[in-house]
Amino acid sequence: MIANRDNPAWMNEKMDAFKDKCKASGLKVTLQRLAVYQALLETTAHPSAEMVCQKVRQTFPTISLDTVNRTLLTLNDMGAAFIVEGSGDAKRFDGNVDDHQHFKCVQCKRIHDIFHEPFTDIETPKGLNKKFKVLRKTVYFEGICDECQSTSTV
Amino acid sequence: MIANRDNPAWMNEKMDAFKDKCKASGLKVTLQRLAVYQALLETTAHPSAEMVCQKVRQTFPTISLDTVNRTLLTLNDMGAAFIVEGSGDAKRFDGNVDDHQHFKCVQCKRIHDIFHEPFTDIETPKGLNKKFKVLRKTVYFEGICDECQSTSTV
DNA sequence: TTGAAAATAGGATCGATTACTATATAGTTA
DNA sequence: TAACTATATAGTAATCGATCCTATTTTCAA
Repeated sequence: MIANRDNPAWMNEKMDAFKDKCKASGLKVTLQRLAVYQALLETTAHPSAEMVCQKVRQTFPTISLDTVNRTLLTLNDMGAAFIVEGSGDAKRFDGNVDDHQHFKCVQCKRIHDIFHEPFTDIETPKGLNKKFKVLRKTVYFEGICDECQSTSTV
Repeated sequence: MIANRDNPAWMNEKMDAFKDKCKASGLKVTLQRLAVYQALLETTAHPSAEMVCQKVRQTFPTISLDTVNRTLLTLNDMGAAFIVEGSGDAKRFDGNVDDHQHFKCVQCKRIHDIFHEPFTDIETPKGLNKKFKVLRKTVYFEGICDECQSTSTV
């Protein structure tokens, strides 16, 4: 199945897998939970809780920000999504749990996906694995994006 | 000069270099600014603004949190320090601008330094360099630290 | 269908960060 | 050395993100 957000079949498959994952984790399958996960799946913008809330409210006007936020944290805990690494701004979430890397613009805070083979599944230093339980590892880039470069006064 | 926080000569050298850097950046050398930078230099705990403020107040009781925070952001802008990457918690700062990596415990939020040669100055994908201005790149690890593993109920 | 556990809405609260403004200081100039 | 000016600071207020609390609702299993 091709990972295509515009492909209804792909989306259905992802949603079904998510329902199973909820049940396997002992979590109830609620409309809110499904809506939040789907909103996250439909974008590559690495949205904040606030942004996800805006989007979900288009189809689910009564959902609260707290629910969205709690649900996103739950997704992170169950491994269906994760909190994107960044430098101390509001939490940003990613529904794509496949190994990839991020570039974050320090000006506009936008986060861009990077897919660079050599960085896939990099080795964990032996000493580190012995001492700590490593759950996630990634290569992280930071700088100024193309748009901010062209609009800023350089 | 050996990078040793207990070595007064090393500290002096760093402080002098910092003063020069301030002048070169057109920034005034104030007691507060020096105190904040020194507090950051003296630790490897990657403190938050609040933690730095506590420390500086031991020798500078009247300094405000806002000043500490603003100063830390200034240090980040001038390249004398930087905001440590992490997953959406309070900003953490690092006065060691030499190339190194971090492991963050998702439970206690502590950040540990990693020095692993193969990760030093990793290549930037060509396409990325063309499109964006990359200012920082690092390998980032996340998981549960040794202390949290032993104290938690697993 | 019904009951118990889990989840949600909405408001309150908490903490981190930033904004505002009057005052103080650094560093330059006369 | 004194004075001037741009910059920095202190203190408070405001903002924003995240979380907590509790009554109500919903899921899901018996």
